[in-house]
Amino acid sequence: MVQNMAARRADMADRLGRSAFELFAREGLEGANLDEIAAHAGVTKGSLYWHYGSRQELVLAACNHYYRRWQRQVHAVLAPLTDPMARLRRALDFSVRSCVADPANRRFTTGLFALMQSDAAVRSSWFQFYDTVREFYLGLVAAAKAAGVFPPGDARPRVDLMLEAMEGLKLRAAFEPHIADPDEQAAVAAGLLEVVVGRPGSHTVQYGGKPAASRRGAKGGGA
Amino acid sequence: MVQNMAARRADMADRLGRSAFELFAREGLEGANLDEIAAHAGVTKGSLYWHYGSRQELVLAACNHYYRRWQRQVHAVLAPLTDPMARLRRALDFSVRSCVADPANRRFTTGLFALMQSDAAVRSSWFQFYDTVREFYLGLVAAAKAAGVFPPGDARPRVDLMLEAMEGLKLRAAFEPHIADPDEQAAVAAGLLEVVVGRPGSHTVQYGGKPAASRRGAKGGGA
DNA sequence: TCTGGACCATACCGATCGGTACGCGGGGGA
DNA sequence: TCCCCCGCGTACCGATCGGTATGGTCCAGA
Repeated sequence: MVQNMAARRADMADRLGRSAFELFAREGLEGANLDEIAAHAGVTKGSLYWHYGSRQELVLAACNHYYRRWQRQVHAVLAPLTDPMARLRRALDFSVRSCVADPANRRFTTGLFALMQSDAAVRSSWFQFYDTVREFYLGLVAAAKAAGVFPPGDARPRVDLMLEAMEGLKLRAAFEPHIADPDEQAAVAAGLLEVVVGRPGSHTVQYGGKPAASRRGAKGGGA
Repeated sequence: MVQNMAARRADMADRLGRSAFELFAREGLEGANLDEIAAHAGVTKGSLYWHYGSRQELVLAACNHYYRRWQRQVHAVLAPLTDPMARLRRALDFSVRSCVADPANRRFTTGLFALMQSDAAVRSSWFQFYDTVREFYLGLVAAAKAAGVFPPGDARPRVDLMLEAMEGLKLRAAFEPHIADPDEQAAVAAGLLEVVVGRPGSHTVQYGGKPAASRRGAKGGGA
């Protein structure tokens, strides 16, 4: 019974964190207030301030919810795949789609980046998440390398560059919505793959029979 | 005298726009209020609402100030250079430095990106600026191409990718400040240059003291 | 000199919102 | 059965801030 109480307590705290994330993602970090967050979780502000001491704590809880959701989603997306290069492609496709075709994701993360500039707690929270994402992609690249793909040089700056481009892509998707078109998404994902593992043909690659329907490969400039 | 009045009017409007940009860059778009913006310009809110009809108009004025300032700065930085490749390198260095070593720049732009998600006027304003920046870099790449550098494929997606990485770099600099170190800045700029014009040695290049083995010879750019 | 309007200061309003004080019900332990 | 405290609701406070109403001042033109 005592663990039942503890479970109910943790459950409500989690519900409040999820509610905060959903409303922050829908109305922005500055747009959603604590009353509607509590109402969206089925309680009132009294309960909210019982579980969280301040608004900032709730923001960090929403961040943790976002991080865990990302890990669950990317794990679910990669679960049925075993080929390292296919897993890398799929991960990039998923990330690109999340960035360009999910306005809620954009609203939440852009609000976080704005808050991050003057909030050290949010900064370090996001930094830990970014580090896990980077290590995740480094693992994918290492697996691809072990499977016969040989990207030149060190993988870490390439993954960093790819992740920077991914975040910049998320920003650009806000004012150039045409990059959410499926073919544009594929082209962008191909470009990011190229950033990570190098240009196809410039070194030994083995990945899939898919001829990469990217217009980037048109190469009509010289010939 | 009538143009004197008009000049004074435009001058005060510009002072207010500049004051808004400075305080938005110092305290964030949500952190600065209209009273201190007016006080920083030497007037009060009554004058502010005479020149601008709402807070959003003032934000757009601050944006225009930011855009013009960027163009002035980049023009001043590139003015003494004539070699196309050196101009491209210098532009990238300047942009990277602005992104990673200028917290005020980061605060302003991140606030803009957050606001952009729910403000169409800010979106289109930034889109126009982004387009001018893209065309500017496309011009630099075209000049380099005419001078003997042959990046593979179309330059436009490469410039887009570079600008996306630049914005992502700005975000990352907030929570990984070590990339503001001079050597890291140089490495990042080199990576962005590689994104735009390709890897040195993988095609014909002529820039600064790095004599690449030209395999395909001088194949005149557009001719 | 008179007048009107541009320009700006002052004072104020009202809505919003984070945070707090306090009361209450209900479940678990003695 | 009694009591205690956890979890939560209700009501409220106070500060902030965008926006407005109003009046004053100075200059240009008639």
